[in-house]
Amino acid sequence: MSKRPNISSSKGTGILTDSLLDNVPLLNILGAQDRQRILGELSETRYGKDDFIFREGDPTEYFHIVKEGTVKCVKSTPDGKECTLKMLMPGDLFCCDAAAFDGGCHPGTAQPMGNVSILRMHRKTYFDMLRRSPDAAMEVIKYLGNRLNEAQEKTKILALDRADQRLAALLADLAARNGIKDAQGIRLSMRLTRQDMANMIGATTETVIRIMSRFKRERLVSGTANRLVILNLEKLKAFLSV
Amino acid sequence: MSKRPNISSSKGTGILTDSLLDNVPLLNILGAQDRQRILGELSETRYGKDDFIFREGDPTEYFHIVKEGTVKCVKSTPDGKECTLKMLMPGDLFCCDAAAFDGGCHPGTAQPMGNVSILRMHRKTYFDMLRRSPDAAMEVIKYLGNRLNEAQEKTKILALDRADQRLAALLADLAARNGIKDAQGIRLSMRLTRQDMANMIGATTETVIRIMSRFKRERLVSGTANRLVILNLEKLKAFLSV
DNA sequence: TCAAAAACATGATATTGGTCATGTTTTATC
DNA sequence: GATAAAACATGACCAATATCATGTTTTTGA
Repeated sequence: MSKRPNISSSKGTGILTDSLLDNVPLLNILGAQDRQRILGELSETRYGKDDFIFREGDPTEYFHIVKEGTVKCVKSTPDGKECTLKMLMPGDLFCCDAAAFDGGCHPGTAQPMGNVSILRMHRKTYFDMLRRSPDAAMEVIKYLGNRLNEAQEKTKILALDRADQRLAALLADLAARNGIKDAQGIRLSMRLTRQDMANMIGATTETVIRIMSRFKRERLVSGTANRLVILNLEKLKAFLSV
Repeated sequence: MSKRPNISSSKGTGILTDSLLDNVPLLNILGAQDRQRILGELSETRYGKDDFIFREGDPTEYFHIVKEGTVKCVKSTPDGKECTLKMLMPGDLFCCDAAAFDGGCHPGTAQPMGNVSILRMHRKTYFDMLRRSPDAAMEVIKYLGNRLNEAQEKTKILALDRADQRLAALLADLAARNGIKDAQGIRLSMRLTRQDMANMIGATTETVIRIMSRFKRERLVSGTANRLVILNLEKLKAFLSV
């Protein structure tokens, strides 16, 4: 079940200076010298679809940044039910949180949704950086605050909305974050099965399939996993509770 | 509907040095001088049950600390449905988050659950403090990380568990955080109606009443809002999914 | 202490969404 | 391009929970 990752660490090489890192505010905010030093402390690892970056219960030793690809954060129950908490995109930070402080354990699993490239830094280095640079600390506070707000909005939707509303909210959110406008509508840039969506909205795969079939009949969406298109974002948003 | 608060600001008086502030890590971590200066910048306000500390959509100007009492963070829909995201207890921080950064708006409402006393500091002062003191910044990062983990655990429960499991999880959590051991069991220290519980677990009041009736029959809990006692925490925990 | 309001309780019924079963279509892989 | 696996689809049925209605008990406040 758990394949080992394709490790291709590039610590100390020139690879990390490439343009993919230009959209990481946490790194950009550092002075030139600090930035260079920190880049030297980051190591890069590539993972594939069936790897785990870490699993629920593993010790938290590193702070991570998504460089390329999409990573999902999931929690699961002993009987195999799964819930996807968040999809992390390039530039997203993870494990900046408290679990990393007291040598605790990961509260969830981080799993690639395809080929990804992850940068990581030892917690000690990370905490050093935060202590040295008030700008970096403020950036992390800002990032965590946004994550908390997102999580609370999700809580509200789970607590108060019906499955079709939750799905509409998910699709609208993905369209805004990861949508690429094309001739027919807004195409989602990542592969996303009905199962994936079900895990994100707290419903079963069958329920999502039924709702998607309805949305398709109503010309709100089209396509399946590899090519999902939002045809009518406005009408989709009319489902939302607020 | 919205009464004005009972303002009794005590900025600059000796009141803020009282022992209630000894359990606020963010303040304790500061050096003696800084601490004194920051205490001078905090103002205290008292609110009653029907006041609002702030409401969804209000501009975020202040950072807050709960000094006394319990505050609930809620979000609501236009049609009057409500969901309680978090109960804040003495020592808890709020609005340390990103909304406060760019002069944005509060994503939810903060409402006292009885008489409370709240300290607040202007965002400018708060950000100054964080920039000056790496320890304070680390404390806030730690706090936000914990809040994020809590929120994600709540998401998982909402997404995967039945109403009786969600209620059991809530009661177990409250027993651990706010329980006072007494002869019969663990008494919860705050008033908590079936309605309050319903808003916390994403269910209706009737559903919570029915489940509580069942839990009562099974001798897991006893009492109502003003005196809620957990009689058998172990058996209650046996309901949880993990 | 008395009245009004809030909280608690329970039944009947409707709705939503889960479960299980079965079949088709699409995608991935050799 | 054949074949296996994954994803998508749909129906029948059932369980969980919402909704609505009505009544009792407890709490609050004048």
